[in-house]
Amino acid sequence: MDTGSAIDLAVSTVIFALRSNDPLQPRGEPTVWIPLVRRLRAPYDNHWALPGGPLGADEGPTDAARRALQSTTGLQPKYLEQLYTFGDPERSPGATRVVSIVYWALVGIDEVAHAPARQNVRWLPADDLPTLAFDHNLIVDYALWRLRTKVSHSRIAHAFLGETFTLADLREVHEVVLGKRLDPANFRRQVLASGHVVATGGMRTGGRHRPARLYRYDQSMSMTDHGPLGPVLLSERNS
Amino acid sequence: MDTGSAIDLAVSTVIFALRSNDPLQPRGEPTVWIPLVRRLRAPYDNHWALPGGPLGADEGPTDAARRALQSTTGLQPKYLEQLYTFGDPERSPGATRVVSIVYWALVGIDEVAHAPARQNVRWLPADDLPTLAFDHNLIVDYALWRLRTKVSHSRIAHAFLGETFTLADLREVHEVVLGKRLDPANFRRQVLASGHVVATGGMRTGGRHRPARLYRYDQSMSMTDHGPLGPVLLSERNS
DNA sequence: CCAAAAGTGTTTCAGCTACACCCATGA
DNA sequence: TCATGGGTGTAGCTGAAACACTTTTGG
Repeated sequence: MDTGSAIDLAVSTVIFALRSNDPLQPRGEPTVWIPLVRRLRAPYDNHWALPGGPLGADEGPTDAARRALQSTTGLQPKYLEQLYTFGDPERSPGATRVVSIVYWALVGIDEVAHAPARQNVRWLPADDLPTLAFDHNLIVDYALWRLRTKVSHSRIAHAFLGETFTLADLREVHEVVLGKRLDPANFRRQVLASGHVVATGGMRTGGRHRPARLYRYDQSMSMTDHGPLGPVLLSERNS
Repeated sequence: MDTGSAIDLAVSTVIFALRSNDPLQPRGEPTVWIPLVRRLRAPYDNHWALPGGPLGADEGPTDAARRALQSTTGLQPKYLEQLYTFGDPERSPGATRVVSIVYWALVGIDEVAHAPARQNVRWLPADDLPTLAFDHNLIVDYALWRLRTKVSHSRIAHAFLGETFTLADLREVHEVVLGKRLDPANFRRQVLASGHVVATGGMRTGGRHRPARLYRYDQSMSMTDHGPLGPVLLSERNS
């Protein structure tokens, strides 16, 4: 029974990446940034909004989220997970009612630098945004909260990094996301004890100090969370 | 731009309650049960399915979930939270494509007993279900997993109980949900230390043993999780 | 040699587990 | 008085936090 509902169904994605605050100094303290797209029509004409669009007729929501990510950043997500579905009638005032299935994603720091700049897309710091379209400020805040809780008791922080990384890199990701300093010695022990990370044998030299061992993530699981469907969450469930 | 999408949007609810296995012996070991409704049309004619229905044009998803709960059990939920949105194109084979926003809920054990029996509604044990309609077995399994993880590191178990309860009652809920025995002494200390529970001053006598103190939940927060919207999650976030 | 970060060792403390023990009631 | 569960006390283990200390590089 198709009721011919008057409700539009859309998918949006909150995309997180780490970027240095000062573009002239790529080695500076990074913070969390997200890409937004400029709206070109009412309501909220000219406001920034989360990337997304209507759910295609033969497309799953996860595919739609990945498509939104691709079209705004040109990147593949290192991590992708459904966040929440927003459907209150009042959330799109004056317009057709829209129910949004929202995802959140992580992309690697080095890939962002090489991605081509897109028209009407701008990266902004996630914790200091202007007023966005619709309820998107609320959505970003919720996604940020989810990112922080997930980083604190799961092991996804490496999704912000490239293929290999030092433990100092990984610790910096945690520090930036959680907003506090972590003891290098204890952080090292916890990460190594978790077994999620494997030494490559390589070293990173160049600092005026002892070289650091390089690690890579133990890729026994892909980094897309298919929710209750895929095998990924199954391994998440057991952890 | 209303695309006049051909996708139906529905809301379903996984409703959990504790029931004794043996209806003749209400004091027996309870287990987790859920109410299901019998489908009266294809596809999956005559199969059991989660209660729910299409999202009303002027109705928020949470209201729709509460409505599904009301119409099948006649009850108010003690706890209600969005679970996940299922939208893969293949999940309703041969029928109009349906995207389902699924909620999960807890209702009190004593209220269920007094609720009127409804036509085409039956309570079944959650961990031993027959083949349900659509992907509803998967959804129930996911909701069960979420219930267990939430019970282990949040304080919602009391939502299965009535207004007042003994710590043994509360411990039994944990034991049934988690499927393992808990040390009474340690459980008591952890619950009391959490501060979420307050002694009423009353006692429950009648057992052939020392009377037990009665407690009630510290109602500083309502037990509906409005996701990122309401004040509830804010307090949840800080815990 | 010095500064700085990598990496190791060790003490301390909080929280949880296990379990011994006493208390109050019904039969 | 005995069986039963309510309720308290406490020793021991484990893991995290804090921090002293050694190692290895660049300048």
